[in-house]
Amino acid sequence: MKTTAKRSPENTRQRILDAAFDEFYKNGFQGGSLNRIVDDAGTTKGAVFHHFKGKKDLGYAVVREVIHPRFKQQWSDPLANSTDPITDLKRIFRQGAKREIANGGLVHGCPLNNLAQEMSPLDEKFRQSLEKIYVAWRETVAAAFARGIKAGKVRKDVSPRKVAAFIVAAQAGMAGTAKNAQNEELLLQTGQALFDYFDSLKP
Amino acid sequence: MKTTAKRSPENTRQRILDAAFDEFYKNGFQGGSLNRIVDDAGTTKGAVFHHFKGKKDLGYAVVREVIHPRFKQQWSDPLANSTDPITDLKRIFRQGAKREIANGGLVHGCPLNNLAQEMSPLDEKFRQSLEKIYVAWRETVAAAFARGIKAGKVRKDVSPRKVAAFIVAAQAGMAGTAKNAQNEELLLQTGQALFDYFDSLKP
DNA sequence: GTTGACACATACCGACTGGTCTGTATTGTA
DNA sequence: TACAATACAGACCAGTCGGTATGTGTCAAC
Repeated sequence: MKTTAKRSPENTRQRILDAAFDEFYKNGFQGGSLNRIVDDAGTTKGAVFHHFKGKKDLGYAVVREVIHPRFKQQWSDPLANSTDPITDLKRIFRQGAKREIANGGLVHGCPLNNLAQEMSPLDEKFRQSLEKIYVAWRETVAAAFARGIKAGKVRKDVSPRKVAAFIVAAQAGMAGTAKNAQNEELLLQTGQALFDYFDSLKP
Repeated sequence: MKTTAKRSPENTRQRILDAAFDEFYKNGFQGGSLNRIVDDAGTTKGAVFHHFKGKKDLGYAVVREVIHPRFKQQWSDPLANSTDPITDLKRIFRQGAKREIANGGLVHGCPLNNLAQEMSPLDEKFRQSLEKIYVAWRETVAAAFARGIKAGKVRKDVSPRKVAAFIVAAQAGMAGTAKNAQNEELLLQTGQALFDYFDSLKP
């Protein structure tokens, strides 16, 4: 407290970012409180406004520096070089569902989807930041399907872009409805239906 | 103002309800302001707190008395007696998409989904109120598929409940991603993929 | 040792929040 | 006509909000 605690701006900034992510994740951006973020990060308003221009700027940073990397790592990267998207997507979804259930994901839903639903109509920069992630995701899935077609693992008449857009939408919706139902079983049900859909894309 | 303006509690209550729906729809529940609701409804705090116990109570009433009936009318009722869910769902979705695009639906998304994403983790009564609507929707779709199977319009090996859960989730997700992309085209793309999925359920 | 840029900490601000309180006009009832 | 219940209106409240202004300790360069 008194002990100078060693200056380390990068560290401080990261702690603020992490606390902000958590706060926004649980309470939404509008409902999220800077005071609580400050407390959780163990710092003060001064530090926050030193590192960020304001609440919105902090929000953008959370999207860019916390949500996007996490998302990329968990959903995009595992599909990056896939030539059999149906098999790989199933695996990724199973892992994702397990992870969501294990952590509080079933309660609080998908951080990306939450923020998008709340903020995209209210703030254009928010919308654009979040849309970047969606676009990247769709492109990853579409590219994997394109390779899958070439590799003979996917029917030739499927449109990678359409299918990718649909899968991304479906997954967002599945996380959302499962969260509202607070029902693990529902997530599994929709998951099975999604897998049936995947199978219908096989040659 | 001075002119007595004729007391009519039902009318006042309804005006508050409508204004509240609009405010919550556009700004979320947490971001929604009672003062703005009061202004828009052309009434005062006194009236609001006379008819409702507080902000939350007003929120529940909006779900029960505004969102639920609207939803039922637009999405459930048209499917109530269907024996050919694939054909009818396509029609309903086309209409819904057209309506969404025509009004600001593409900008603000689905009122049900919005509130659910924001409030279900924060308030159990909210969650339950909203879940009722989802359950009703899923049951309507499932029942239609069950009839469709009997009528020979749907493959016999499809599980009505799973498919219904998936369709509901997919639609919520589609509205959400389209809203974030602010892209009518994307809604059509996912729509086509959804229709392809529907077709895969035909006998 | 001095200086100046950085990295905070703290006190504080006006705006706005949901909610309460009191007063008053209107209404149904007897 | 009397009276209570209802239906508001409007001032007001404590608390919280995001944001600012100012002060202070740290640290590297000179």
